[in-house]
Amino acid sequence: MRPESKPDRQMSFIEEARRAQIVASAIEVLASVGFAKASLAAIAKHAGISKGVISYHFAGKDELMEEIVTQIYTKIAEQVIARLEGQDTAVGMLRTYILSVAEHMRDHRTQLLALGEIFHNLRDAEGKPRYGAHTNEELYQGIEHIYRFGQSTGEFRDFDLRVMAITHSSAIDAMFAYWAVTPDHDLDAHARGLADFFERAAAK
Amino acid sequence: MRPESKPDRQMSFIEEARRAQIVASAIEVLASVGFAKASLAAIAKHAGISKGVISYHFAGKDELMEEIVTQIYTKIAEQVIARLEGQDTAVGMLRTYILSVAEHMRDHRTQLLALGEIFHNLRDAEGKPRYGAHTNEELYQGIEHIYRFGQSTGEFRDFDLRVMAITHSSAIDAMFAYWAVTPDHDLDAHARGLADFFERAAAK
Amino acid sequence: MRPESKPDRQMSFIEEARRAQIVASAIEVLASVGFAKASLAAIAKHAGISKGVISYHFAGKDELMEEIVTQIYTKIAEQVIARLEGQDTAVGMLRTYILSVAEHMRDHRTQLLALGEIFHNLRDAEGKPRYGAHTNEELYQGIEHIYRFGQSTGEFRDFDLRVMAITHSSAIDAMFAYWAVTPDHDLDAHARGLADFFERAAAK
Amino acid sequence: MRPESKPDRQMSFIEEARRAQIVASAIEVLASVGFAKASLAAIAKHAGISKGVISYHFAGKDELMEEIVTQIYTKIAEQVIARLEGQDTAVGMLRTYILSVAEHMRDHRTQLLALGEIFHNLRDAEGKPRYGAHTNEELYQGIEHIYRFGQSTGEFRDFDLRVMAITHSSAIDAMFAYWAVTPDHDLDAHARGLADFFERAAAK
DNA sequence: TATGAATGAGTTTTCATTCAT
DNA sequence: TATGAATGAAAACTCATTCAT
Repeated sequence: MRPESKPDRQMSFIEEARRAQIVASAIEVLASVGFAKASLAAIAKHAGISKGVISYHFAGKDELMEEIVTQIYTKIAEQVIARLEGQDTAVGMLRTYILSVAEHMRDHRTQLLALGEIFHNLRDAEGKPRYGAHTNEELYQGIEHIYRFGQSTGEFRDFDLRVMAITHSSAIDAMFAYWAVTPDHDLDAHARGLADFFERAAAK
Repeated sequence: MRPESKPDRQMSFIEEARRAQIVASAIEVLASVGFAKASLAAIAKHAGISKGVISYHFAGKDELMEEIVTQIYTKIAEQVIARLEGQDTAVGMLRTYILSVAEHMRDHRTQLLALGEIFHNLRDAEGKPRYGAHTNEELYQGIEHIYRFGQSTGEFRDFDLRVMAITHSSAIDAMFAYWAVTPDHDLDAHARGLADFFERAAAK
Repeated sequence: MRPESKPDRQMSFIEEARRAQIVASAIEVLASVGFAKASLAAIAKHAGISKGVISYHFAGKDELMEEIVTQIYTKIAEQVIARLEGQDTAVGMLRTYILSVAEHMRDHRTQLLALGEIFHNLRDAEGKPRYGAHTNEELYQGIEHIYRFGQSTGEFRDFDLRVMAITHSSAIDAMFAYWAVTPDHDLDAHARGLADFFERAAAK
Repeated sequence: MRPESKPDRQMSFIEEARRAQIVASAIEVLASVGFAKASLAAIAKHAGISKGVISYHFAGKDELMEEIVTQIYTKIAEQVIARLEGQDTAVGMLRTYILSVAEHMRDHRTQLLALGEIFHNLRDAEGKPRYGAHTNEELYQGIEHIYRFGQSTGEFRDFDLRVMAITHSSAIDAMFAYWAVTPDHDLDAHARGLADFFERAAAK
């Protein structure tokens, strides 16, 4: 899930701290004003540093954005994978996956908002989306793994794994997006509702 | 779902034609180079007209974008509503909704790509997303209407209608997004898979 | 001698006038502060226009610079070629060439200073010089033509034409460069001295 | 020809070594990417040191550039002067001068490329060229010395010494510039050709 | 001495918008 | 109505230089 990062040259403590500070500032700016207005100037101002510092620590805006994605993504994956340990049924994995992602969302709203901004907006040099269905392969395969396991144990019926993975993934994203603009929305209830949907839809 | 349009002052035939020409050009540019590179200059060049014309016929870039959304959205709604006529079971409506949207996608790929670009990128003056969960109310209510009907007839079990509507809507969007970057993907099979999914998820 | 120019799309009178104004301003700025400080901002300010105007009329700084080269070069070539008409001996051509270039220098000091700046400084995207020995081929061949004619008529002895062309060309450039920083220098006498030099160097 | 250097305060061995290392790195960078891209960062990276070191050892980029010029120029002069010893005719001196410079060029291509970059690009604070005809006085006088000697011995006819010196100097520079971009060019033949030109042009 | 970090001015370029014709 | 021209703000990025450690 590591979308290409810096060649792991050794970084000093200060360097790491600055990069972390810049990443944190960028996340906050992205979440509050959106990608298009998250200029390096805005990020620097929010962090209380000069524009040049960002250029000094990151090769360019793209590297900064990709670093943010990597960091946020890694954290989600870590949490979900940790929760998944100990589950031995496909249904259990399925519910745990959804509930633990929702839990993570509740605690990292700003990060996920920023992640969404980057996912929807970052483009490569030719104007093609940097992220999107084509970079979700690893994610889809992870989800498919759970459903395939369920099919192999007989818990689940036969269905197209990719369709299920896409639906699963998008349902979670939509849950977050809705909650993000409707803070009163009951995120946990939503997650339980989703878990029911997928459990029933997959069941024999 | 009419996201605010021009005050309905009478428009001349020429005016309408020009606006339609500009909208068509904008859709093609958005679909091919993405929102960020879809400058008025690019749209004008693609249409073979001067930049000034766009400013003359639209209050600004935002109005143009909103006009595009209105037009595309209206067409989808018309087609889906037409197909829905004659269905008298919730399951029938559900399946028809999904299959007819997929059919529309197959025939209007460019328009939907453009729609997605605008949805993900357009911001208001303060930087808040112009579209998103908060502008989908009408859409959600339409979907909820079907599921509520199913619950009232006893076809469907009891579940949270809003959660279902959000999931239903996102599943369709994700189907399109995946197909858009994976043209070999079997859109109709995907749609049938989704129909099965929601039928089972909602069933008693 | 036309080092690549705009595709000859039709230009309006105003467009031509603006481009000419910008070119003239750029020449003056180049001549007075040198290439490195001849920023678009400086050129615009000198012309009393906004920076954007330059971007509007030229694809980029490089196109502006190449347009300048083209214009200046074309004028010199026209004058020299006109003077060369009517000469029927190699010695006559040789002397006329040198004297008419010197005459042009006297009347177009600023332009030639600007030309020198661009020749010495303009680089392509990879950092290689845009002009230099490798783009002088046409110039060298023109000069060689005269000397070859002299060898064929028996006016001149046998020598390497390319070496002569390089020397001839550089001697003229150096005459200008010296005069440019030493305005009291007698340009015409220098030109006559050069003419004597090459006549004797080539003579049997 | 010593274009102003550091006040001759005593330098430690280490200091000298560092300066030499920096100068060597700068020459290579200048020759390979050109003046405009020869940033202190690039020079430091090429040398494997930090940017700060350069600032520490040189008052600024300009002093570094001038130091490079001094070093390269000094070496050429030493070689030419050494070769000139033992020549007792003006013609001999003339030919030796040209041939020994060409010989030096063959062995020090990188240095001379760097020298050319600096000559053409370095500017003082007001934007005026740091080098050029106005700083060549010492060079011109050295060359004039030879030709004046030839005139006094009767080997050479009467001509303007300055014109001859300028031409002589530029012919050598042009020989190098041509060879630099046309490595197959026969440098020695070119030098002999030049020597013939100057011998004949100066002869009675 | 040497370093990495930071600065801020300066670069080119893009763009939505305005306006006179 | 339509156009080409002009604007000026904002963008990302580069760079020589300074400075605390």
